[in-house]
Amino acid sequence: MSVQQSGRRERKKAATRQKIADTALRLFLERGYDAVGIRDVAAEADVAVTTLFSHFASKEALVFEQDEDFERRLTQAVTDRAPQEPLVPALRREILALVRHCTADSAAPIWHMIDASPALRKYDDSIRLRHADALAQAIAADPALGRSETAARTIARFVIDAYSLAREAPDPEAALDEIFPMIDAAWEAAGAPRHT
Amino acid sequence: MSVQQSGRRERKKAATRQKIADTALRLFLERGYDAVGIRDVAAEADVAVTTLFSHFASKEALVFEQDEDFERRLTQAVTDRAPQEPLVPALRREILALVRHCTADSAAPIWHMIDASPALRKYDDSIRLRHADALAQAIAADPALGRSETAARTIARFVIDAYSLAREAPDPEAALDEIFPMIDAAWEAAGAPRHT
DNA sequence: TTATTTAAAGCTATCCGTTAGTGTTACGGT
DNA sequence: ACCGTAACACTAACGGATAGCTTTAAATAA
Repeated sequence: MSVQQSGRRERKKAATRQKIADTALRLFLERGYDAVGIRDVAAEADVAVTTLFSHFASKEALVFEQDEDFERRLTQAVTDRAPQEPLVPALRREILALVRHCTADSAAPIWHMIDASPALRKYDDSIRLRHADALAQAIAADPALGRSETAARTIARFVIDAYSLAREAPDPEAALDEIFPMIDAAWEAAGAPRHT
Repeated sequence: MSVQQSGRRERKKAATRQKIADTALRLFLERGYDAVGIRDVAAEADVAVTTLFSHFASKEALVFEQDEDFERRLTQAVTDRAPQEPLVPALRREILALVRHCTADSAAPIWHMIDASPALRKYDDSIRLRHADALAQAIAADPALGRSETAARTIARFVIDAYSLAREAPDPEAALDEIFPMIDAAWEAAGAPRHT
C-alpha cells in the first residue's frame, strides 16, 4: 500500500482522460457541439464509450474540463486574503481575473459554443450554483467576517451573479465596475450581528 | 376567424393536457420521479408518447405545470405597482407571496420531490434564470427608475436569488427579512445615472 | 522471477428521454 | 356537405447514459 504518486497506471489514466478531453473539444469546435455524438468522440479518441463515461460524468462535462479550479480559486480568495483585508475587494479581484480569463481571445470560441448551446448553458448555470454553495461555506467559516449564514449565502450568490453577468455583458470590466459597488453595499447592509 | 374560446376542440385539448399533468404528478409522487418513465405516464394517461411531448417540452416540465405564472407575477409587480412606489418593497411583497405559496403544506411534497432530484433542481434553476431576464427587462423598461441596464439585470438576479435562497432556508420569511435589506442597499448603491 | 491481486479499459446489450416520419380522426369554418 | 387542419396515434429510431461481464496490464506479494 505504498503511496506511489506517479505510477505508470496513473499516468496512463491521466493520458487517456486528456486525450478524450482534447479530442472532444477539437471535434466540438470543428463540427459544432450538437453535431458531434459521444460515439464520435469515443471513436476518434480510440476508447470505448464506457471508458469515456468513466472519466467524465456527462457530455457537457467534456467542455468544462479546464474550468475545474474556478471553485478553488474563489474559496482561496476568501481564505488566503491578507489579514483584515475586506472581503468584497478580494472577491472582486478574483472575479475580475476569472472574467478576463474566460473572455480572452483564446477562450472565445469555447464560450461562443457554450452560449450557443442551451444544454451547455444550463450545465454552466448549475455548476456555478454549486460554486456559490462552496463560496458561501468559505465566507461563513471566517469568524472575522461575523455575518450570518444567510448573509454569507446571499453574498456568495451575488458574487457568482457578477461573474455570469459580466461574462455576458458587452463590456465585462465596466459591468464589474457597476455591479461590485452594489455587492459591497449589500454586504455592508448585512451588518455584523455581534462585533463587540 | 371568430375568437371561439370554448370550442370542443380546445376543451378537449385542455382536458388532455390536464389529464397528462395530473397523471404524471400522481405517479411521480406515488413512485418517485426517477422511477416513473415517460412511457408509464403516457400509458396511464392513455395517450401516445408523442402526444405527451406535444403538450410538454420535457419530462421535467410536467412537474412545473402550475408554476407558469411566476414570471408574469414578478413583472406585474414592477409594472403595476402604485405610482411612485419604490421598486424593492414591491418586489419584496411579491416574492414573499410566492415563497409562501410554494412552502405551503399542499405544495410541500412536490418541492420535496424537486429538491430530491438533480434533474428537477437543474431545470428549476434554469427557468429561474429566464425569469430573471424577464424581470430585468421590466425593470429596465421603467423610466421612472432611471437605472442602467446592468443595474436592472443585477437587481433582477438578486431578487431571484432571494426567492430560491428563502425557499431552501429553514425559516423562509426570516431569510427574506435578512436578504431584502441587502438588495435594497444594492439598489440604492446603483444610483440613478441622471435624475435632474 | 513468478504468481496474485486489482484498477483500467473494453464489449454487449439495454434503458430512457426525445424526435422524425407518417397516418388517421374529428372538429371548425365556409 | 365539403375541405382544411389541429390533435392525436403508431412505428421506429436517435443519442446520452448505464449495467454486467470479460480482458488487459500495472502493482504487489511470493
